[in-house]
This record gives sequence, C-alpha cells and structure tokens, in this order.
Amino acid sequence: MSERSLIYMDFKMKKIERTRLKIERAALKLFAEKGVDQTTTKDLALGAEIAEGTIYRHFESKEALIEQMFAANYLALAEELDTLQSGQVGVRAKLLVMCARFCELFDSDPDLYRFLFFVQHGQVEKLPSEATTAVTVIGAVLNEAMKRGEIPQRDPALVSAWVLGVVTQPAVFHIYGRLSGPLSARTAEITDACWRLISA
Amino acid sequence: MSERSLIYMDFKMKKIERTRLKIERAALKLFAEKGVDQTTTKDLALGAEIAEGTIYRHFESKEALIEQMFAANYLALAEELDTLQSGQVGVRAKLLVMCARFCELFDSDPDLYRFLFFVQHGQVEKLPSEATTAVTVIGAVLNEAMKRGEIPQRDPALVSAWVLGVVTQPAVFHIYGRLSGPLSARTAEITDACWRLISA
Amino acid sequence: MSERSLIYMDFKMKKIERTRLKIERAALKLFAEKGVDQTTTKDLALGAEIAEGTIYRHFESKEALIEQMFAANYLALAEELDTLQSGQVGVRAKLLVMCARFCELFDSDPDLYRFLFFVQHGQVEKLPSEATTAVTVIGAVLNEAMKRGEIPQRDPALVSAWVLGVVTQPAVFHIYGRLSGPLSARTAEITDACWRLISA
Amino acid sequence: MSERSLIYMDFKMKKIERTRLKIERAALKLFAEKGVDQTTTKDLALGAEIAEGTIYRHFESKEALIEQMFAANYLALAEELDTLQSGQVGVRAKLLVMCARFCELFDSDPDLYRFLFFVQHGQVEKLPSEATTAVTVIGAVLNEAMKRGEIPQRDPALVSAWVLGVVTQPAVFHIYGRLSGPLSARTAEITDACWRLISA
DNA sequence: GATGAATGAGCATTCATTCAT
DNA sequence: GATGAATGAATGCTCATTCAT
Repeated sequence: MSERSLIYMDFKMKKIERTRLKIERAALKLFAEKGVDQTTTKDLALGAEIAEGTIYRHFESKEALIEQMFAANYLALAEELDTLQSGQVGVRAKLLVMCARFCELFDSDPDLYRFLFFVQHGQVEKLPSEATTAVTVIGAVLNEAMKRGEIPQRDPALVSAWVLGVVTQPAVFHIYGRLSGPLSARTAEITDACWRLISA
Repeated sequence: MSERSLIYMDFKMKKIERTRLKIERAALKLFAEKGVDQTTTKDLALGAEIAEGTIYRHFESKEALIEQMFAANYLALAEELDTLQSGQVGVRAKLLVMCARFCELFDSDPDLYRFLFFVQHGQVEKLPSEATTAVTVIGAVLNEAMKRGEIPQRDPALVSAWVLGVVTQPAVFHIYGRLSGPLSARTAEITDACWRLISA
Repeated sequence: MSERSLIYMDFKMKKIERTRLKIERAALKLFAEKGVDQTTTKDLALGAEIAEGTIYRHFESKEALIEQMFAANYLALAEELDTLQSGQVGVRAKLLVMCARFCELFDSDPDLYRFLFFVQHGQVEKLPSEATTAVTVIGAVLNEAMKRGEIPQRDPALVSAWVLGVVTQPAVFHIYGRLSGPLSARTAEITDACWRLISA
Repeated sequence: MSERSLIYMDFKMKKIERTRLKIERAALKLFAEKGVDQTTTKDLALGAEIAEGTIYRHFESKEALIEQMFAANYLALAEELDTLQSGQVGVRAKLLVMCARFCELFDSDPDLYRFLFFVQHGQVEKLPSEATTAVTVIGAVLNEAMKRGEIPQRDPALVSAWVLGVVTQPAVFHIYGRLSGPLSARTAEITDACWRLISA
C-alpha cells in the first residue's frame, strides 16, 4: 500500500493515474464517513472533483470500484503484515510488529482503516478463498507457534479470533469515542494482552 | 364497553400484534442476510407475506422500523446481561454468565445476533447517550472489579474493548465460516480467555 | 340548502343521517381549506371523527362525495336564486336580491362558498347540461330584461359573465386578503356596479 | 477555454435549454388540461418525450416546477401590463391596452392563460408579498386615476376586483363553452364595460 | 352500521449507468 | 480522456378502497 502510494505521489504521474487516485481518495473518505451504500456516484464525483461519467473510465461500476479498492488494500495490508512478521523471531515479536502496524494504520489513515474493518461486511467473502489476508497471516503465525510449542495448543481459529478481537475492538471503541488518543500509544499494552491470552 | 367487545378488541390486538411480529421477523432475517440498505420494502413485504403498504401501519418508515428494532433488542439484551451479572458474585462469574448469554444468543437467534453486532453500524449512535448497553454493562462490571482490587487497574475502556473483542470476534469468525459448531460449546474457553486477559 | 340544513339539524335525525352530515361538514371545511385533491380520506375520517371505512357506507367513493356535495349545493343555490329573483319585479331588484344572497352566503358559510366557486374546477362540467345553475338564472334574468327593453341589447352570455365577475371577484379578493369586512356590507355598491354595467 | 469550447458550450446550453422548454411546454398543456394535481411526473415525461428522471435535472421537484413556471409567467405578464399601461395616458387608454393584452393572451396561449388564472389557486400566496402582479398593476392605475379625479373615489380594492372580474369572467365563460370566438374581438366591448363600471 | 387493518396500484423521486459531444 | 445530460428501473411511501369482525 505505502509503496503504491509513493508511486501515486510521483509528480510525473500520468493524468489518468492522478484521476483514478482522486476517485479512490474521495471514495475512501466518503465510504468511511457514510458507508458504501449511502455514498452515491454523485457524491464520488463531487468529492473527486470530476464528472460522474469519468468514474466509468476508471472502474467498470461502483461495485467494481469498491471491490478493487477493498481487495487491493486488504491484500496489501496482509502482505505487509506477513513481511513484518517474517522479519521477527518468536510469536511475541511477530505479534508486536503486526499489532503495531494495525495501530499505526488506524492512526495514519483512519479512513482506510474504517473502510477495511468497519464498513466492509460482505467484501471479504468476495476475495478468492485461498487469498492471504490479515486473518490467515495471524492464523499461520499462531499455528506455527503452537507446532513449535511456544504457546499452548488450542483451536487456532479461535485463538486467531481472540487476537484479532483484542487488536481491532479498541479501534472500534475509538471510532465510537470510548477511547481517545493515538492507538499506537497502546501497542505495547495490546500486545501484552494478546500474549496473556495465548501464552497461558 | 361490553365484555364481548373487550374480547373482540383483545382478539384484534393479537392480530395486529401478529402482523407486526411477522414484519419484524422477516426484517430481522433479511437485514441479517443482506444488510439493511440492500433490503427493500418490497423484500420486507414479500418476506412477511403482507402488502407493502401494511408496513406503514406498523412503522412510520423503514428507517423507524430499523431504529425501533435495533433499540428494543439492543437495550433488552443489555438489561438481560445486567440482570444476569448482578445475580453473580465476582468478576469471573459475572463474565461467565454474560459470555454464555452472548454465545447462546448467537446460537439460538443468529439473525438477531447478526443484526445487532454485524449490521448495525450507525445505529448505536442514535441511542440516547445515557442508555445502558452491553458495553456499559461490561464496563461497569470491570470497573467495579478494579475498584475492589479483584483485577489489576487498567484503562477500563480498553479492557472492555478487549473483553468484547474476545467474545464477539469468534462470532464473526463463525459467520465467515472459520469456526463451526455451537458457540455455546466454547463459553468456558472464551471466559477463561477473558480471565487471562484481565486478571494478570 | 338552508331548508335541508334545517332537516339535518333535527334532533330526531337518524344516526345514519347524522354521520353523513358529519362527513359532509368535515369535507366542506377541508376542501375549502386545502382543496379536494390535497384532502385524503384519512383527513376526512379524522375531521368527521369516524373511521375511514365509514365514508364508504355513505358515499360510493371520494369522487362521488365531491360530485354529490357539489351538485346538491350548487343546484340548491341556483334554485334559491331563482326563487328570490322571481319574487322581484325589474332587473335591478332581481340583481339586488341575487347579489345579496351571494354576499350573504360568502359571509355565513365561507367554506361552502369557497368549495362552490373557488375549488370546484371541473365539477360544473359534470352537471347535466340542462341543469339550472346560478349562471343560467342570471342569464335568464338578463335575457328577459333585454327582451323587455329594460336594458340595452348585448350578447347575454357576455353580460352574464360581467355580472358574475363583478359579484364573485370581490369574494376572491376577500379570500386573498385584499378586501375585508363582511361582503354583505357591499351588496348595494356591488349591485350598483352591475347596474352601471348593464343599463348603459 | 478555446473558442471551439465556447461554441460547444453554447451548443450544449441550447440543447439543455431545449429540454427544459419541452418540459415546460408539456407541463403547461397538461396543467391546463387536467390540473396540477392530476398531472403525474409520468404524464410530464410522456408529454415532453423525455425520461421521468430528466425532469429532475431541470427542476428540483414537481412542486418547484409549478412554482417557477407560475412565478415566471405571472410576474412577466404583470411587467408587460405595467409597460403597456405606462405607455398610455388616461385610465381608459390604460385599461384598453391591459384588457387587450388579457384577451390576446387568452387567444394566443390558452394553456398559459388557464394555468395562470384557472388552475393556480394557492400559487399566488407563494409569491413574495411585495411582488408586482396583474392585480397590483390594475390597482395602481385605478388608484392614480382616483387621485387625479379622473374617476370617482371608491375603495380601490373593490374597483380592482370589479375590473378584473369583468375582464376574466368572460374568459371563464369561454372555457366553459358559454362564449365562443376570439376574446380579442370583444376587447373594446369589455373595456367599455370597465369604463362604465368605474367612471360613473 | 361502524370499524380500522390490510391492500396494491400508483406516486414523486433517486441513482448507477450510458453516450453524444 | 472527460464531460454531464439523459436514461429508466427501482425505491420508499401514500392513499382510495375493501372486508372480516
């Protein structure tokens, strides 16, 4: 994602790419704000400062725009998490870097975070079932750790759910105003919580 | 008013109540299945086996139907959770009964569960801010436990988020097919996980 | 109309007649206030303090209610005007009593007046073409006067239009707030105007 | 912007203007024929040979279409009447040109006439109260004449009502088939009638 | 005779999509 | 490639009318 962003920002970028990016940015903002269904193509055009028809030069349909944006970002994040964890040794360290990335994403691009983890219902199911997602990465890390005896044996799916819940639910609380301040400040505390959850 | 009339009115009230229930049941099913926005009033009428116009004898608008259904069930659950926890002594026991209720709800009325915890974004914000919800009940239980020294002092909102995440994320995994079997079978395991999370 | 009203007011009146009258009264009020099309059967039921279905025990349809009310009152007024004018000798006296009746109706039953002369477009055409109406009565009086040489010969329809215009347009101005006070106070002045119009 | 673009935009503006005009023309015809309430947006689309949705690119709502059409034409007529009368000296001459314009409008654009003076109830009230209308123009002319002593002093509103009645009621008779032939042919006769009404 | 819940055709309006320019 | 006017199916909702009680 961030690598792609860098490409996007290139001042030599072609006009077509700039327009596409403008649409995606506006879409992200609007989707996060009012949800996918409540965002009309008119809203998108207004937000991106383009004509309504222009959307269709870049995306087959509104549905396709949503799917592509979701897939690209959701899978890019998974890739990133996988790269991060593979650079670490031991579950705890792996969890720490992944948790840190989650918190950082929430802080630095809240619209993207909301779009991926708050507004997305039903998009996950459209991904190819063999796709690598945040869930499968976390699952693989925990599985491996169980195999190695680093943590007690439990249903890996259940433990994955716990870890994801402990990491993402604070973000939801943040969105509802029950928590405030940067989530990144809580990375260590959240990782510790995960560790208590899985290590005993 | 004669006795006969009273009986008659009672009968009519039951009938009108029955229609309202048919609408609510169909709505729950459809909302859980395809989401609130993707469910049209035509869908509702077809599902409830009534005419489209009949919806409007029972609810001011589709929006009002959603709000009323959400508020009634969301608040009723909170009340129930509060009654359950207040019958127990100690955080752990309180968490157990609440966790059990969550799992049971998921198993016995999956449509309601999905509607309340999967499809609801934006409804919570419409509730009066002082309303008692599942979140506030959990928060109060944890707060109390911290005050009594039963569990370590931490940001109560963060700990509430963790607990809610550990309880609800397995349900999400279940919905996405990553977990199977009754969630109730995992009540003990999930409660233990919560305990590890908050007690150390 | 007034004779019929007397019958209506009879305290021995049958219940069915009382209900029918309640509907007609409410209808007149609402039709005058917001127009025929903007008045729903629900409005009628609320205004008459009856159930919506009850309307259909007394009238075949909303359309029939309008037609019957219009015809009955429009023709009753014509009859009355005819009786009044036939009791007088000379156009001027005849015009005076008719003009007086118009003004009086406007003052005493403004809803009925508005319904008959303000809201009725399209109802006149539904009357049998040979029906005696205010227009035909005025026309006959003027025709007769021309034949007798009381007033100059002109197109009787045109002169009728003038007389009706001079009598009814002040009422319209009254409705729009451009004139105030009882219209009856202007009867003499209006009749004089008619006389100037037709006598020279 | 290149010259070509300007020409292009001009062309597009003409096209969009043409569509708007098609809607207005169809609306006028239908409103005059069956009334505003009985004309559906479907009727409008069919009549204008456009899609129903197209109406809403040109008008905010059906209500707005009616209001705008009424206001524009009603006020334009008033302006025209005012220009006409101001070009004349003496009430009688002023009345003549205004009366002529009324008759001409009725003959040349009967739909517009019907819409403005037959179907409009309730629209006049939506105009800003300080607006110049046919009524205020006639009122001003008569007022002035009374001040100058050209005609006897009377309640100017009442006299205005008479004049308007004498001019417009023949049109109503025409619509109901009681008068035939061009109304313009009666301009002189109607003006004379007005003169008799106000001068003695 | 009166009721009012139920009906369903019909309404004004929206909105994703198309296409001539 | 970009535009935005035009499209028309679909939506939420209304309302005159029916009918079981």
